[in-house]
Amino acid sequence: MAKNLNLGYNSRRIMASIRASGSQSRADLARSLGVNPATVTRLTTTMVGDGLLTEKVDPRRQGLKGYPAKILKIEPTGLYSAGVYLDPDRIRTCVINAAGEIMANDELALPDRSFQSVMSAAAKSVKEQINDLGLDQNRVAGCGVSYPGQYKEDSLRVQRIKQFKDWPNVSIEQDLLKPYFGMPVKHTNDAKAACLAELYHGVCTDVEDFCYIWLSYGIGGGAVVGGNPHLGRVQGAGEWGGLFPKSNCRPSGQDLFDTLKEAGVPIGKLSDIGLEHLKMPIVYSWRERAAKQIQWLCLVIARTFDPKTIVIGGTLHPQILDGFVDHMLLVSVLGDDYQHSPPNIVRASRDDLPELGA
Amino acid sequence: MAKNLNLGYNSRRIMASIRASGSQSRADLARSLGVNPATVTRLTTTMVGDGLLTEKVDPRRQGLKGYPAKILKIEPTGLYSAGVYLDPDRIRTCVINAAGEIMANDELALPDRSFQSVMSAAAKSVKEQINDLGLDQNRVAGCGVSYPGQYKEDSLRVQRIKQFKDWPNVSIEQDLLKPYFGMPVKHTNDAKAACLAELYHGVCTDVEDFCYIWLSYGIGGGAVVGGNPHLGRVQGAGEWGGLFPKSNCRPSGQDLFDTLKEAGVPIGKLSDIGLEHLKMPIVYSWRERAAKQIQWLCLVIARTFDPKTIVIGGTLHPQILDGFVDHMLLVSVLGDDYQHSPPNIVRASRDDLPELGA
DNA sequence: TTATTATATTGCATTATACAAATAAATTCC
DNA sequence: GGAATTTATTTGTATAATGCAATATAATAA
Repeated sequence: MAKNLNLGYNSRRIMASIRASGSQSRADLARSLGVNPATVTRLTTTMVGDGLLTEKVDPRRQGLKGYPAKILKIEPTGLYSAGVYLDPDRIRTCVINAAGEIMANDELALPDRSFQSVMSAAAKSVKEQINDLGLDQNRVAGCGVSYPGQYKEDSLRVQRIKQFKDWPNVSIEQDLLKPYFGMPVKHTNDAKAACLAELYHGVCTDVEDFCYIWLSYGIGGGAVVGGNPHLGRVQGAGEWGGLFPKSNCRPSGQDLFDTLKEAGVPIGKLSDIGLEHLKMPIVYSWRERAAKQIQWLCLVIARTFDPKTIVIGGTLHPQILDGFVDHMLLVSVLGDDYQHSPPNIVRASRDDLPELGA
Repeated sequence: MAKNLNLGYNSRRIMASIRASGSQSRADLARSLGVNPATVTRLTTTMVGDGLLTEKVDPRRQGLKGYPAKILKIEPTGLYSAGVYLDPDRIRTCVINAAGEIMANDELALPDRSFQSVMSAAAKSVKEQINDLGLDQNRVAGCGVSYPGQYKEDSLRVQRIKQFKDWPNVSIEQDLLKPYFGMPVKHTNDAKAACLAELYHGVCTDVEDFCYIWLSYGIGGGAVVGGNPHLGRVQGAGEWGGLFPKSNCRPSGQDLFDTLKEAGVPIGKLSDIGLEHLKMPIVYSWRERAAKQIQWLCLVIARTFDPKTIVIGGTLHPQILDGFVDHMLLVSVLGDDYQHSPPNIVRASRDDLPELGA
């Protein structure tokens, strides 16, 4: 068993449906996916055999007529994936199971900033974790690599931030990364990765259309349309930062960083911001202004993408992000002549570590 | 033959590929769709047999080695669809063939404004056209119905403009329209319909991701993501009008209408605007201001959807719309700190009659 | 004439799936 | 308690879609 874990079209849909809507019986799956129950039976029996799913009795069907449904849940140990997050200052790696639980994680300093060293170190860390956990290699679906940065014009290459300037242009086509990790690798920028983390394991597992606002040093984000990430012509879809001219004040971490510096309270890096900073009047007024800007951004998103949900997350201090969400709940986000209720605006649940699935 | 013209997944992809990229050989199709040549052969032989496709010899392959390719083109007479556009003042209907050519069209006055009368009249007109053309009923794939208006909150119902106030709420679920037409009916608002017209038969047949700016009395539009229309939570995706508060000046036909009225040059309806109006200073300055607003809208679209193309169309005077497009080509649309070239901005080719395909 | 080449077609096996019938395990009615 | 009812699941069978491999076709090149 477990020789070939590649899933067909409907098997993937079954996994997606269980991930999105929770454990279900075969009959429920057949109804919601619009396929014959027999099909679900046949697909799920092999999936149970492969250890991707497990059966348990349905507690809710006590006392009802009819054959008691056996409901299917995802077996956390059935499939694992690895995640790597690269920062100018450190490498963070993790291994998660099919339920999105972190099985192991690690944080290491950069050996140096060369592409080769960083990738070797990251791959070594991932391999060690897989080894230490005693995982079967072919239960590891793949590895997601994410890093700050935006995409350049000459398509599919990544514009690295200045610290990683001399990296080769990582192209999706000529997968440079696979040799390092020895498994399928996907890579995106940090914001898009966080977006996917919410889709697969976070607050948006059951949301087909949502937008993510990622606030870190810069302002990024992403959009999921019909359950799939929408990248756009130059991978620039959902890069909301472009809506705030860099010359002006903008609700970015860098802007807060600079604001503090000007006020005579320099900090080394964003994560140095603590409760003592949050109390300062300068930070308070920054948060007020930024909240209004985020509010405007939500309005623009609502009137362009019209998503079901807008998610706010990032590496800014959690209280600042929470404050933005609270602000949106208090004010009338969408302005006067908007006929509809606003989309849900929620806090990201998995912005601690942007990792991807497969 | 032609008993069951329902196409499977790959047959649809073949049709889509030929529509999008033009006539191709079976081998080309197999390569571009990533399927086995044998599959293409089998599917296309039945499609040729059903009269959906025709074969012709490839003129470009003269003088090359190898079996000369037989290239497949869409047979215009293979499939027809009908379109209905409802206006407060008139009903416009048409029948188009598979190549998007208008086979017949008609314009009639509204008998009265009741839902039943309007739909009966429209359906009668469509049926007459199909009869007059002598078309086989089961070569008519369906009918698209479009009308001005936006969508209301209580999902999938349409907020009619005030002239159609007492219509029943048309729901996509409980297809109210099918009984009138006796064939599958799809309905959307005018802007979304125009958007689809460009996708199927206009300037965007080969574009996966584009946005449409529809300028009529109001400001509407739509977005196509991955070759499919993206509607959004409340069918509000791409309703750009929401970005321009109604209390302010906005680049809508109604705004121009009111501007002319204030200037002492009242017109009865938008289509009354002629060359003599375009020459007036008041119109000139309106166009200048509106062009800047459209420019800003293009910027917002580029930085949210990041589409390959932005299409501008509508029922405003063609010279005004042309002027907007020309303006975008002259100015740097995207502002300072945008790293990429702007998306293509083009004029709609099929905004004369918003009709849908199936 | 023969070799080469690209396209198209056919035979065969595999897979995905629907439909229908059978089976299983619970409740409800008598 | 036993039969009827109900719902979920499974199995048998047929069909459609598709890939692979081999073959046929029609052109050019040597």
